[in-house]
Formats: sequence, C-alpha cells, structure tokens
Amino acid sequence: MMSKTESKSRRTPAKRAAKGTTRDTFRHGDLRRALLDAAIEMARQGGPQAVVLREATRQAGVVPNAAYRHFANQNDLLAAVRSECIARLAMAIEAEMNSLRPGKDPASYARRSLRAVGTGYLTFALSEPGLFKTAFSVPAPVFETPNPANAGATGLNPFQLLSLALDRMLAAGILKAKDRPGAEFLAWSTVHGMALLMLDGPLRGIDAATAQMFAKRLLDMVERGLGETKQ
Amino acid sequence: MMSKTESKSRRTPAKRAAKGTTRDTFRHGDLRRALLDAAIEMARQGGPQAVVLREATRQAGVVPNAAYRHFANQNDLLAAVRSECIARLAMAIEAEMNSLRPGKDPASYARRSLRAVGTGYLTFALSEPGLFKTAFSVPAPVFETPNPANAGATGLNPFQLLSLALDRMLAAGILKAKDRPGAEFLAWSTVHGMALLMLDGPLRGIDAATAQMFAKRLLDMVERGLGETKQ
DNA sequence: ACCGCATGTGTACGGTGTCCACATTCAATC
DNA sequence: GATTGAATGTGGACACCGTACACATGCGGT
Repeated sequence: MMSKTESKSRRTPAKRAAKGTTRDTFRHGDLRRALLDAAIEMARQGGPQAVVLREATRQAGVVPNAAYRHFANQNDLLAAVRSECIARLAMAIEAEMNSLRPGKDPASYARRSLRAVGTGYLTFALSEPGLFKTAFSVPAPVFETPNPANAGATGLNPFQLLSLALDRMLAAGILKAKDRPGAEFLAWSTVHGMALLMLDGPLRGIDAATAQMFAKRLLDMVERGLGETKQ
Repeated sequence: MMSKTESKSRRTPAKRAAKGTTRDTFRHGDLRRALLDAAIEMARQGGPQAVVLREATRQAGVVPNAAYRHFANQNDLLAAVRSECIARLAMAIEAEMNSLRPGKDPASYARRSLRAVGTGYLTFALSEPGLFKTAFSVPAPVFETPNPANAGATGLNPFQLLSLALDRMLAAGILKAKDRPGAEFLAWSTVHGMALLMLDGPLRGIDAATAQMFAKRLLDMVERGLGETKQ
C-alpha cells in the first residue's frame, strides 16, 4: 500500500510530496470533487469573480491543465459551482419551511409557507453572499428544466419550493385561480430584488434588525398584493 | 497647424499615423472621453465583464498605460462607466414620467407616476441590458450621497425620481405617512428583481408581450401592496 | 526663452485561461 | 498474466490581461 504511493520517482507529481502529505498517488482520489470544493470556497468569499481555475488546481496540488480532464473550461467549472449554490439555497428554504406546523387553518399555513420561502431566501442571501451571488451569476438555464443537481434534501429546487407555497395558497382560497399562473415570478422578483439591494445596492451594510423589518414589510406587500389583478 | 501635427518624427506616436488618420497630435484631444466612450460601448454589448482597459486604449489609438493618466485603474474606469449607465437609466425614467399629464386627480397622477418609474426602469433594463447590468455591478456607493454625475436631465438620479413618485402618493393620500419611510426600497426591490429575472433569470428570453404583462401585474402588486403595513 | 508639469511611450512583470504533445497508470482484453 | 488502450495528470507554450517604473515629449506660465 505504502509502496504504491511511493513507487514512482518522486519528481512526477509536481514538486509537492516534499512535505509528504501522504496522499500522492498519481490518481488523485477524486480530483473533480477537490476542484469543486476549492472553487466553492473561493465563491463563498468573493463571489463568482473569485473562482479562478488555476487557484483551484493549486489548492488541489495539481497542475493547471489537470482541471481540463474534469471540466470543459473555467465556465464549466463555474457552472458546477453554481449548481451547488442553488442546491444550498434550496436547502436554506427547506429548513425554513420545515420549521412550520400546518396547524388547523390552511390559509394561515399557506401564508406562512410563502413567507418561509421569502425569509429562507433572504437569510441565505445575507449569510452566504458569495454563494448567493454565484448562484445567479448570469447564464443559468437552470430552472426551466428542473435539474436534480440544484435540489435540496426534498428534491425540489428553489423555484419548485416557491411553487409549492403558492399552490397551498391556491388550495386555501387566498389566491384566485386566475392569479396563480406566473405568480412565482412576481414573488420571486420581489425577494430577489431586495436581496440584491441588501448585498450590493443602497441597502448594503444595513443592520440585521432593519433588514428584518424591511423583509417583513416586503413580505406583507407580496402577501397582500399577489391576488386580485385588475380586470 | 499642419506643421505642428507632423513636426515630430513619425515614430513617436506608436505605429499608427502610417494610415494617416490626420488626428495624431501627441496630445489626444480628449483621451479620457475617448476611453470612456469606448468602455461604454463595450459595456453596452457584454456588460461589466466586457469592459477591458487595454481594448479601450487600443480603440483610442493609444498605448495601454496612457489610460492611467485619466483613471486610477481599471476599476476606476468601470466606476466612470457605471455612473454614465445610471445617468442614462435616470433619463429613461424621466422620459416615462415626462409623458404624464397631471390631470385633475392627484391620486391618479401619483399612481401613474409610480408606474412610470417602474416601466421606465424595466424598459431600460430590457433595451440596454449591458448598460443596466453595468449600472449595478457591485460596489456602488452611489445613491446614498446623491451624485450629480448619476443624474438625468432633471438632475435627479433614479432613486430620487422614485422618491418623487412616492411623495406624490403621500400627498395624494394613497400612501399613509407611517408607510412612507423606506417605501423606496420595497418598490425598488420589486422592479429590480424582475429586471434581473428577465435578463439573466428564469424569465430570460421572454417575448415582449409577456414581459409587459408581467410588468403590469408586478406594478399592480406594488400599487396595492405598498400601503397598510400591519400593526 | 525657459522650465515644470501633464500626458503619452516603452519595457517589463506576474497572473489568467487554454492549447498541444507527452507521460503515466489503471483496467479490460487476449 | 502480459498487452494495450483509454483515462488522467504533466510540461511547456501562447495570447491575453492589469499594472508598475523609468523615460520622452510638448504645452503653458513665468
């Protein structure tokens, strides 16, 4: 076993192995995963801009080109990171929804479901700004075709979780059938916009209490405004 | 006059002048403006990512380092572009607001004002996606301290135009005093979020008619939801 | 007429993504 | 079990990028 790791001339795997990190097989156990993890960490601190391919390979103790055996290019790596980010966002929303008890009033449950989606969304955006920004860094045809890689524990992606909440509102009679189609986009817009305003926009650097207050008012607005589109 | 432009050995101003573009004074008329214009054009097609300093100098017919006489660094150049983008956004909103007639009903005028801000915002985002994205590319402490460079023809920046519309609603009595403070951020969030969803998110590539329909429903929601925050 | 400062030039460095040819090793085949 | 071919990692190179430093130039004020 040990002979296997040391059998090769020590020059082959770059110039590490000098420090003897024990793991130094020619076949890296799971380079793809290592690169992805490094890239995710870079995205966490610094956002999409910060995920640089060469640095990921460096952290994995491997030559830059090795990355191209697992990702077509830097954009492909970024796409994989993005998928992970969306999955974590889904999990944050799930966590919020799972803390709900249906109770006896379906209308209340439905409303609380929608708010849970919103607060989960905003909480994640504020607590993991780098990952959140990465999740929405441009060209992600990610929600149209539900992608299992973007899902959380329940298997639902953020969009589907939002749809679920809206379906509950429909079932509870607090959202009219004619207002249901596309309601996702109205709710989503609202919360997504506020997240960005808090991260990069005029609300950047706001204190937690004020942030929560704005979030509340925003969700009030959505809850009240979603129904009854005129004519 | 001609002697002045040609007096130097032709080697000095780089290797252009071979084609004799007539303009070849050592002192470029207004290099800062030329760089900015080039950068803006690059932002228009391609967004903030696409504005590259060296390319701007190339288009201005000048050596890369010349840019550093007018901008501290690439980020400074980008900031200047961003200012321009915000100013143009303000002008798009102004255009929409100026098309309104006060009429006899202040409430109606106020409501139409708010909608004008929203539609101006969305229209600009959809018609100039590159500039719009650039306007909000991260760290812009731009609205807190009203910056004349971000203003449109009226001298108001987008945020101030929105405030104006909300003030009209307050004056007309369709927005309660206690709901007025910070209402900008609720309205802004909504429209900003939808703009991004239409540019990069799940609503990307939507047809104009559907976009307009969503915009209408969104503005209905804001109009109805802004008032009456509970308790 | 001179001189200083603003503006543009030249050269150079480190960093990045990516392409190509090559080396190694694992696994499936004969 | 040895051979061979595909998968994986290496090495070297290229074209970009942003930026720092020393230098050249020419305009404007004394």
